[in-house]
Amino acid sequence: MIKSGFSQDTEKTGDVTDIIDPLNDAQRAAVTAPSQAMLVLAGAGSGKTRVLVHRIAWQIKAFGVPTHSILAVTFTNKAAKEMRGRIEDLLNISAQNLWIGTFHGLAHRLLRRHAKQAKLPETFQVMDSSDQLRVVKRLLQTLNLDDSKWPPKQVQWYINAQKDEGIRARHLPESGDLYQRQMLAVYKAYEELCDRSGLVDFAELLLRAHELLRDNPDVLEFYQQRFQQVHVDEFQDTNTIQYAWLRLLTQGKDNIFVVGDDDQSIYGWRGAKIENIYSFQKHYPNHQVIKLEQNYRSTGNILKAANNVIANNEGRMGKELWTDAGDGDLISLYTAFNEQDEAYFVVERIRTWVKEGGLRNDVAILYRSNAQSRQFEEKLMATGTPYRVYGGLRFFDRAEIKNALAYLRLMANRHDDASFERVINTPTRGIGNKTLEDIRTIARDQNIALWPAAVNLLNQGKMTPRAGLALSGFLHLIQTLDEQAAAKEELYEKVKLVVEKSGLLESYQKDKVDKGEEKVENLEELVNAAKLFDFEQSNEDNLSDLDMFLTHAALESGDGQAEEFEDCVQLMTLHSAKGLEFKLVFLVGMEEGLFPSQQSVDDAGRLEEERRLCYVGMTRARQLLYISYSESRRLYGRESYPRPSRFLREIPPEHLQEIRVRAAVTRPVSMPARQQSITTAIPSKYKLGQRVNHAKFGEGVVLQMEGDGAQERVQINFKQVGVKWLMLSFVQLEVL
DNA sequence: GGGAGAACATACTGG
DNA sequence: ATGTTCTCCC
Repeated sequence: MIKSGFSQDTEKTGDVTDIIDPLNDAQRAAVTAPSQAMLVLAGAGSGKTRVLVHRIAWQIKAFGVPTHSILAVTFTNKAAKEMRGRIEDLLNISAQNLWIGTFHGLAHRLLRRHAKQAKLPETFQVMDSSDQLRVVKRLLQTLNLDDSKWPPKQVQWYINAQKDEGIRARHLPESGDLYQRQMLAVYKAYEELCDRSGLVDFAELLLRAHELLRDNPDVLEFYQQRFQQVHVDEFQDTNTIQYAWLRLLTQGKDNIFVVGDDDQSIYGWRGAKIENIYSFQKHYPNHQVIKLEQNYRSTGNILKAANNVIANNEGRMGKELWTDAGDGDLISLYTAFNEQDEAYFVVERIRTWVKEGGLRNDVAILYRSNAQSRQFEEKLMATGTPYRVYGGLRFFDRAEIKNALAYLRLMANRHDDASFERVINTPTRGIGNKTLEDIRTIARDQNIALWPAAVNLLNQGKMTPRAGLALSGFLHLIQTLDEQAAAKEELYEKVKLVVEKSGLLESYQKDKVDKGEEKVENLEELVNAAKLFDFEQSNEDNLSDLDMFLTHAALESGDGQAEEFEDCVQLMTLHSAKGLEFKLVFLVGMEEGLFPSQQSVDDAGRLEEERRLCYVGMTRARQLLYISYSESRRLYGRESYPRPSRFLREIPPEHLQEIRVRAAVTRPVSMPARQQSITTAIPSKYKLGQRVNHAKFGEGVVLQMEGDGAQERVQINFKQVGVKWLMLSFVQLEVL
């Protein structure tokens, strides 16, 4: 028997062959290691999740560790869900009692359970970042700060950055330059406002959960004893406060099992510290390190190319992925004329893939930023190819949904100023700026929340009859909704009540211009979501259905589109692709300024993070990887002619094949072809300014030309149909 | 006080 | 290019 530090509640150790047999040596060593600090350095596709899942299953089955004694932390809800599912499948049990969740989700759970010790009102509500931004904007106005000099986004970023490091306003020095003093003042005011309103932002969840454990020895001890093993996924992406939280929980027992890959750390911009991996080795001197380097996902070509790219980073812990699968196909590189052409190419390839029997679910289009998805969506839609966009505007982020939720929140907590501001005049009910300003003044002067301030204003009796009536109407509406909702048994009935009686539904039904119909549908979908909402997950916390639902909305903003079961192409950012894999991957927009992004090119550290992102993207592909960039791109309303991404040059040519038929076949990737073609003489029968006639478009004037041979194109300004690019090999033009 | 259109700012990633 | 705030007029 392998010696273990687990306490054994039971002698019945089950059959563990299912758990052990499918593993390779390194994986098995990690899974069966004794309970001590463990650092598993797992390269992309090396079976990271598998190790975690089997490790947890191993403890349950081999040692009878009760499920409620196991904690597993992930970064995304998707990862948490998947892990839970896989454990259930492997053990054929219900893993309901397992504490598996995101840092934010688990922190929230702790805070709900121990609201009092965390110095929070029982009714506290979670704000997402757009809520937070609104609050900051409001605050800057109150403090009379010019928001061109103090951009709200920057203030928000400052506050979150402090919290990520565990720094409260009171920890910051009063002295300092104007910028620091001002930021400190805002931070202080922000803390006060949140405390008064019972609002908690994302960073606050983590910070406060840490403080809860740190300052309440009884609470800390309870959880230290409860959790026999703490598992952490994507450890390289933990920030300072998350790591501090983990250390508190595992203090003295060193029962921490972390899995990570320094080459896949891509969240530095929200406070993640790769250094935590190095610190781990110092803080847990008796730790064991296991490296997983065998890749089971990608072909040799993809893997070698990715290895070469990431090798350009400095200070890596050193890992070289290998595979015993064959080399597979070369990576394909496509150079597009413009973003339209790029999208066209990608979609055509996908259609071919599907025609040849491939599944759309196995295909992903990965891009650096969400804004890039549109081109692809349009082309996919035009060809009737089902697709699904991850990220972007998600269900619970939609304005109409947030409005409805704000009603529910205000009903649950009258002191929620953010929600109060949101719905007081939504839909419009005759409460204008004047009234709102008066309420804010009272709130500020008496240091109370907006709701009681509104009550006070009304009681003063100084309002005009019309305004007074509107305000009391609103207060009564909330009061009545609250009472009626309390009488309803089911959650969805409460949601339905609010949607229908708040006036939201009615106002959207009337709205014909601004996608009112879609908003009505979304509100109906919200009621539906409430009906389907699964309460089991957090049943052991004595939360009301409504609180759970609201939390769910804040913490998991939901997917943008439904129809998960349909076979469809996946579109997402590189960030959200982490942890996933696809047979066919398109890595698009590989251009300087886009990827790596403009903001990162001057900073060595950020550039390395971009490179890791590129590494993450490439290693998503199992069989086929297509990389594309465009020679011209319309971005933010301006045409630009970007150079190919530097990362392309880091891929050894022997793993690449160029798809586009070009005049200069061996043109090095680093040479911007576009600039050449505009400056060189054009060997063509058309000249700039030449008047031509087209069978369909009529008469026009040649504006620009580029490419040669089969790739030659001209831009023509037609009298009737405007400016168009035409491929000369496809059209017949008559010279006039 | 409400609504429409102009002027204006802002453009990366996410729990 | 797009979303948000501002301004004007009823």
